[in-house]
Amino acid sequence: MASFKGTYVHQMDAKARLALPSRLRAHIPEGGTLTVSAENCLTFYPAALWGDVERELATLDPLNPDARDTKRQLFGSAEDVKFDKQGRIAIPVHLRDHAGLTKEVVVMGVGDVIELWDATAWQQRHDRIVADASDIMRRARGGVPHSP
Amino acid sequence: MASFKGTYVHQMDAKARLALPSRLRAHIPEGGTLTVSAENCLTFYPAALWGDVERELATLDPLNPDARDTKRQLFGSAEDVKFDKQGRIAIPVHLRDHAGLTKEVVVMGVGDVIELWDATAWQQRHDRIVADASDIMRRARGGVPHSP
DNA sequence: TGATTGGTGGGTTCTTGTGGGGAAAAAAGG
DNA sequence: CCTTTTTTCCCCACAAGAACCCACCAATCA
Repeated sequence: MASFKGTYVHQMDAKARLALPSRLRAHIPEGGTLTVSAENCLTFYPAALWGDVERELATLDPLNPDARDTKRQLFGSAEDVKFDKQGRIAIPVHLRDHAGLTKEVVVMGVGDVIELWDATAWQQRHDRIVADASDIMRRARGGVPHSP
Repeated sequence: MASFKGTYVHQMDAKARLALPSRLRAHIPEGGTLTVSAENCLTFYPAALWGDVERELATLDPLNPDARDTKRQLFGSAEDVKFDKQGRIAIPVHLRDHAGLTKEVVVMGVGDVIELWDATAWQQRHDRIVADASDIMRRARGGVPHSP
């Protein structure tokens, strides 16, 4: 199973279409599912991996109100996306809003998923990551919660 | 097995007709059953799944008053719905009232069911979910009851 | 340098959501 | 039991949006 790597800057056009880099697209000809991330960006799951997410959600207790809200949040903001003949995906409005996408979009391979960032938003986050790199990577292992 | 996802805002017309998004409708050409949810919204079960709900309810203890009320609530307000040739369903009055549907209706795919919300009611709930997202998702796993 | 691939833009067609009018069916009333 | 009223369903029509197709340009590679 090939993993996604690399950072690309692509233009989202007036019709909210975005071309994924062919390097990344090569692994996922059938498309996948796009949804919101915990940060202000979007996460693209290849079809196979989204199936895992669904199976996970299916184990939640339907009688638990919090479980229902969780499913609403995750399913409600997800959308299946396919590629057009030019290898582009159409980004739904509510997802565009969540990530604040305007024109310049950073497309990033992050292991088993692909993330979409607004270019300037990513720039700011990237600066922070670089500044605190050693701290961040140390905490990444421990799972220690941190304040934003 | 394809699951329902995505959030759509549709208009219910003066005849109480509501068009389901074609993306969702595609999976359920035969229609299904509409009934009240625990929250102030409506839940649409595809025909195949409603059978499971019935079997599930049948297993409830007839000596438990809460179980009896649950069956009254779900069976009593359930209605079979079919699509007209434009892909719309007619929403019965008592269901409309329960969810407070007026004109703007949020149609949401939530895994194996579809939920219908009044637009403003959903807006409020969504804000709450987003604000408490991490708490909600933690409790969703644990099954810990919570106070509204 | 010629050819091919990959990203971007624009035009055109088709689908889909929405509203309204009219026929058929069902319900209500005498 | 027949008539009247209401409801339900079907059809048509329009407009906004999505998907499709074609064309250009820039970069890469043989």
